[in-house]
Amino acid sequence: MSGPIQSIERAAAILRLLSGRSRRLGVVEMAGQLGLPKGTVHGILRTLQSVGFVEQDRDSGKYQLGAALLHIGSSYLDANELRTRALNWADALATQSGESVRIGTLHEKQVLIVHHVFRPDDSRQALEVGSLVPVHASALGKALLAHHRYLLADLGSGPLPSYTPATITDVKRLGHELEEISGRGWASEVGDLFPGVASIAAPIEDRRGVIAGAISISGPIERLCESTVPRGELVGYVMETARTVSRELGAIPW
Amino acid sequence: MSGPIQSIERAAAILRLLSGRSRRLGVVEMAGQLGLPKGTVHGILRTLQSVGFVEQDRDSGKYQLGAALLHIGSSYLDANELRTRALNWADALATQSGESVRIGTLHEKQVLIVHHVFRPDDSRQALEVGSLVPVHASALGKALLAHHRYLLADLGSGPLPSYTPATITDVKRLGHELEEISGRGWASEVGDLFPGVASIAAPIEDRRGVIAGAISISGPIERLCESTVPRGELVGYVMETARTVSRELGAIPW
DNA sequence: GGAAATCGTTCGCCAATGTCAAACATCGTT
DNA sequence: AACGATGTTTGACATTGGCGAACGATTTCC
Repeated sequence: MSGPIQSIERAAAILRLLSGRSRRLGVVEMAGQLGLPKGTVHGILRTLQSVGFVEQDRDSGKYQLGAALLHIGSSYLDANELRTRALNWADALATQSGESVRIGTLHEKQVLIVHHVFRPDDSRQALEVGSLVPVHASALGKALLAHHRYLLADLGSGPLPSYTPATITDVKRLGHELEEISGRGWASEVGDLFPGVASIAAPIEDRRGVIAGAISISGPIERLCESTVPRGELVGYVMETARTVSRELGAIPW
Repeated sequence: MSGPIQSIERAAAILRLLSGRSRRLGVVEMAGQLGLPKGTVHGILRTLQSVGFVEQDRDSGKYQLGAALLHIGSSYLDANELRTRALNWADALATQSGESVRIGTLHEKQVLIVHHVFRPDDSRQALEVGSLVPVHASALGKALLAHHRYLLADLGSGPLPSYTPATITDVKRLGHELEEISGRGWASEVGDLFPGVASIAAPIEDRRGVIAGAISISGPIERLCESTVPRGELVGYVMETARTVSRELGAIPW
């Protein structure tokens, strides 16, 4: 045995399908998308159901993700060293800046949010842990890309998806900004993803010197920026926190 | 093919192992616990790693859960009808009661938290979505058990695990309380799980008339109880919300 | 400091295992 | 009432993945 195990790969593909756009899918639908006979897909689904990774809607017969995955998935957070080490500092940064804080890692050419602290004051906000945000339209993403430049090529040659008029859609222009970012050590985004909201992010370094993640603050442009430039004071907070977490991870021994 | 697929079952067992107490496990360790040859376990791990469900620590060689699971796991929340339907009402209940709100479902003889609203006013609290709480020491658990009485037998015959001096450890006594609960339609817990904190819960009914989940509020005993009895006003809020959500799920057509 | 134990990893043979296509059952629709 | 679509089951085939032993690299223990 040398290659990966076929049935497990297929099971994973099914789970990934179910975690995509459409929450619920039928057997033939998945079989079609995966190019597999429906009997095969059904066998895998039956197994996934027996272990609780998938549930079947009794009325429609369609399948959806199972509860066991929620628990397993959130267990990942405990094992994630970046997150556990950064917990307290993220809180402190939220208090200091008065804005919401996010920590993210690269995952499949996107940014996976592994921690999220709400803005201190008020207001009910949706928890974003576990969600994916685009690399090219977020401060977190740019901070990460700047130190994993090889990924830029994987984003394709065509224009990048646009979310607001301010989104950078040109790969070349993004490349230039990444250059700047890696030079100065922080990234920002002003209305690139959601109109009216800005973010400031800084990369977090690993024990091995690799950029393992990034931390950011987000809020209304008026609060984060002086006209359209991020306030130096806030940039300082973010960078300082990132450096502290990096040290906590063993990146900077001195 | 009739039975479930072996390799997928084993892969699931490995993932469940990794989501348990010890975040990081080695190949032989897992092989021992599963009673499988280590070569076999390694093959499965290699596959799980290639699909991002598992990551390997470079230094120690041990394995831990992968980032892909966080995203998939949190996608479950979107597919969960109970949670999506209850979102707004949970917020309202938090505002109304001034306490933190939780929504849970039965999962493997425990209560899986699928939604968590922080207490409105203040104070940083840890998000508990995805975590499991014991059925016999939580209001959510009791509310659910009361309508799935058959589960009581599965809890074993010996004394139940104790978390505080107030925890109900006797299965028989728990049975009696469940009787009461199913009669009056709400459950409570006063310092059973954490000293000084109490909860009040009510069951949520399904379209098919099955109890699909429960909703609760939690807070300091002094705020939730009159001496040791839950305040009638708060009980009312919780029950009313549970009924509203049940109606939203299609349980009560009138 | 050397030997032995332990770890993660690889290999090749064998057959148990999972795959596939076709038949079945159960819907809802025409 | 016949059709088409779905999810489900079946059985034969050979591919696939399981097993146990051997490898190389660490670490532990005398």
